Amino acid sequence: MRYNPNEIEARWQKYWAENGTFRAEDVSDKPKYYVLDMFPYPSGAGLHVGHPLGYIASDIYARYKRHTGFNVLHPQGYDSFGLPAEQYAIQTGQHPAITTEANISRYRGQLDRIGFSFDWDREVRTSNPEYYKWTQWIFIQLFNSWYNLDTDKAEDIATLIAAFEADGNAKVHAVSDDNIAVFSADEWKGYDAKKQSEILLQYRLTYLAETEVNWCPALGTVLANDEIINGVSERGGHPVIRKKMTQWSMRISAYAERLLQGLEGIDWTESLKESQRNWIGKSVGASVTFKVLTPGEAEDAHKATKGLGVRKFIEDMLSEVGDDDNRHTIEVFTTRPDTIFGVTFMTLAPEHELVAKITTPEQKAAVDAYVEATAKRSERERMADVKTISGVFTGAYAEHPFTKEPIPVWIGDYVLAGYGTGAVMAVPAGDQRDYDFAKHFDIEIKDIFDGADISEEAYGSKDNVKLKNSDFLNGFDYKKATKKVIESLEDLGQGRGKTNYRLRDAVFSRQRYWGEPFPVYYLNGMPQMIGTEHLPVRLPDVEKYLPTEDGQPPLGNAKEWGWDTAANKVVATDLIDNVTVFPLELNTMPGWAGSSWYWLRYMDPHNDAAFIDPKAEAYWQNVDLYIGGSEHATGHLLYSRFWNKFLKDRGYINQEEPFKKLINQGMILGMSAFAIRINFEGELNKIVPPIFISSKRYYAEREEAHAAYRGQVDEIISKYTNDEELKAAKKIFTNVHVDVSFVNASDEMDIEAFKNWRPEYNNAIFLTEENGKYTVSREVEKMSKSKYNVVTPDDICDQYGADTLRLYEMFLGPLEQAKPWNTAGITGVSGFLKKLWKLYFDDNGLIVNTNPGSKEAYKTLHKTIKKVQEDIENFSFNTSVSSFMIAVNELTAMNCHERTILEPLAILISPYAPHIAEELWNRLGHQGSIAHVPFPKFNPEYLIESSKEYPVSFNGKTRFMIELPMDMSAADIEKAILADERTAQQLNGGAPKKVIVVPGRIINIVM
RNA sequence: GCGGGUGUGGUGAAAUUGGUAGACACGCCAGACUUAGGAUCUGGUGCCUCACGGUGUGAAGGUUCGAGUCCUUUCACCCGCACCA
Repeated sequence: MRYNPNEIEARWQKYWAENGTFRAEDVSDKPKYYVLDMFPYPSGAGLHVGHPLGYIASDIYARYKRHTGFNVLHPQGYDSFGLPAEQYAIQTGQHPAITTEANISRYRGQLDRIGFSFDWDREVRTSNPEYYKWTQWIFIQLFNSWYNLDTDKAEDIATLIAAFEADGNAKVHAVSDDNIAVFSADEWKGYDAKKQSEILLQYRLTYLAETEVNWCPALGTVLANDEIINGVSERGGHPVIRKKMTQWSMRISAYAERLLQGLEGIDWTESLKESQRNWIGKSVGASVTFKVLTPGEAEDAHKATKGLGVRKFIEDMLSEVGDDDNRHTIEVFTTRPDTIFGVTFMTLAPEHELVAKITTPEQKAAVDAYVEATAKRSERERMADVKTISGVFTGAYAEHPFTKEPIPVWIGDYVLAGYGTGAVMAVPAGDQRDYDFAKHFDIEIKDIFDGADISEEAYGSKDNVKLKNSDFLNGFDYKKATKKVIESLEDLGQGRGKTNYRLRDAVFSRQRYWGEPFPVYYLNGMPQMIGTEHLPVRLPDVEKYLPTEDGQPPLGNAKEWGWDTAANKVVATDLIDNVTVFPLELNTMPGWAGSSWYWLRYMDPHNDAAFIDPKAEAYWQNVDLYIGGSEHATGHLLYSRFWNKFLKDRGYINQEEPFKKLINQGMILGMSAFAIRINFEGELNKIVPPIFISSKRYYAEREEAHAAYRGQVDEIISKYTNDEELKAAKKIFTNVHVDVSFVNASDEMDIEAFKNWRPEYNNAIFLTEENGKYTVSREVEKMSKSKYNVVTPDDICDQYGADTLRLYEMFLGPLEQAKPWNTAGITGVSGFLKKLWKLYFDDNGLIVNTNPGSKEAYKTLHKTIKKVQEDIENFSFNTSVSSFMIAVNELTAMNCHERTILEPLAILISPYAPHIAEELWNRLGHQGSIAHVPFPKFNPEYLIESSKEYPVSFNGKTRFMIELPMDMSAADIEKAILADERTAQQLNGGAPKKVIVVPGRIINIVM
């Protein structure tokens, strides 16, 4: 009987589907284990061999956990809202739902062929109304919540309203918009409904606000920070500009500290945690307020700096003028408040709102020009151009909080509007950028560090340095000075300790069609939530998927997009009267909305009454093992943690973190193939058919003056022209991508296939090697259709079977490492499965006998059990494939066909190669699936050796082996080894200085 | 610049955590069988050397009886963040 993977695999896949073999039990006495893959976006291109890598790893783990007695939840679904389906709709008019459906069935077909143990009964699709109903529901919960800093969690908005009614907002410690006016309880009660709504919006966890957003004109939508890479859109690489728009935002900043702290307790890779820490960007320092001198004061101060004692002048002036409440102030954030006496100027971001207010008439022209020039530059240009120092003096001065000296206020684009307060106190002695700026514009540099030389470059270190020229901070180190200066600033009422986060609130509106509609309508311009009992608000049909002519999002095209508050349903847009029928929100939610809670839905996917039953949540808790790509480090994985924490705060779930352990699988890269084409300069190229030279010959002959290929080329040219001038045209070599399916494992190309591939090559001429073969050159690139290097899992399954694909993907190397796909090695894995099969069958059928297994066979079996179990638990899947190979090699050599050995072996291998394992298990006489059969138990007794072959080394170099009893004592080993004649030979008459014996390991003799 | 990571044969990679470096597999070489094939089987294969032997984990140094593994210095490459005050 031959091993026929295609037949076996199809049969078992059918069996699993029909018998619900991998259905997770809702109620179980078994311990639970939740293994999750990042669900795919079903793109039109289908799966290539890189996609299943993580799925195979998680599947092995899930199957292993079933064998070891766990009730395993291993679901799969689709992140099915998204841009490509919408782009396709814009081009073709086909509804994205249809495109998505077609893509999903293709994906499903491909996934099924690989033999994953997914519980498909629990499939979720983010674009299904039954699913996004709950995404809308969560959005409403966020809207109805605020973040209370006193309890450090999200609470119902009702508790905030109650607080306002009792005491106003002065005592409320909440995460909110900046600069909220203080009001009393009475004032609150006196506000009309609209005013109250406006105020509450400033506190809600999802809120509507005019904010500066990243607008991508090419995509016609706003983007979140994590959707922008190097100043261009992640999708498509289009430019992104800053624009003020009214948009929904998520107050993720409320969770900055908890998102940071939560990283401590979860088992993620350090690099991933570091990415999130970086993104959250916590910095501890102080907020300091500088008073801006009035233009008159500044004028005087300016004069004063040229003559009189400035300090005295200002003091006199201030005592005269008194403190004015209407005075402008500049608030800065600094991580180095201790360096405050080194401040010699301040810099505002050009976009800072004070710029227009404080600029003096003399400086206005220069400042305006600078602001305008900065605004014109794209985000990207500004980021790329870090070296150029630019800025303008505003003419204004601020007052140093302690010395009362005037400090010139500059603007410069090295200060970012989006970070901190958009203003810095510049300390040239302590900061490289401030130093560079000061040098460039010839501003004073004040030396405040004892013993440090600042004439060469700025001094940045804060450790082991004492302050000088710093008044009451003189002689203090960084730590002491920071504490002291914050106290002093607080006394002055001009500063306080502050922690700043880089993490910004996330924009939640997208001007797209194919996303979740908001459950929101507008009354008097204020957003109103639709009652949760009326969800889902279904995505309406539109005729066009493009924005409307007046620039509204695509939903502006919908004919049925008004909310009837009497009937509580969506009605015709025409009926909007703003009395009972109101306009619905035209934006849709971003791609990450649906993926920010999907792991919870798998626990209870069909529940129509709640997004999750508390009982299901109590049992499944959270994801034990999550496998997916590292590209989601600061997007999906941060938003998911945010929503999870929020849902916990509001009592809907119990876990603080959604994903306990997370592994990033490495990317599988493509091995592009290239044919080397000989082109000619000028006209000749049009006359002569395409000529390709074998890569082997090209590299072998290119250095040789009289290379054979030159003669061949000349010969070809002569057939097409006699024009000597044309004939002398310069050769240009170019690489032409060859579809990798035309190339075999030895890099030889099927010339006919290549010719037939594209019409322009069907008369091409090939300069082959002597044996007539044409070799391509190879290069590692990202796997992509446009590079013709895509290998699909289907190809591999057709040729070798799914079990071979699974084993080979694991065998390629460590899971987390990026690696090129190279089909060359797959024959090894394929051969291994054939060999495994031959332990059980010969040409005539089953050859398994009931004889007792030999000692060696048991040893091999248990060695393998131990190794494979350790490997799975360490996610070292590549090495367990090796162990299987070793085991099969050894058992083959022993001629082992004993059931006592081969039965456990089948179980052992079933997580990796489930189809062949099922087949072997059933051929051995068992009924039903192997999937829940207990994993073989490792028994160390089988590995006990009576003797050990010791390597004997002299000065650390191994010279010979000696077999000695395992239980021999170190002293006896030493005696035995010194008595050995080979030792005497090595010592060559000398005496050993020392003999080191590590029983069971090595013997080392020092000469 | 900051942070994370990786350097081992012709190739993908192992190495029980300080104990025989290169397991396993591809490739290559030699051979067997053969219905001549990209099947199967056997043996070999880090490098230098006919051999004895020497040498070898990016480089240099150190600790140790013993280092791919620990320490110091250094080089190269990859990834993430990046004018973050």
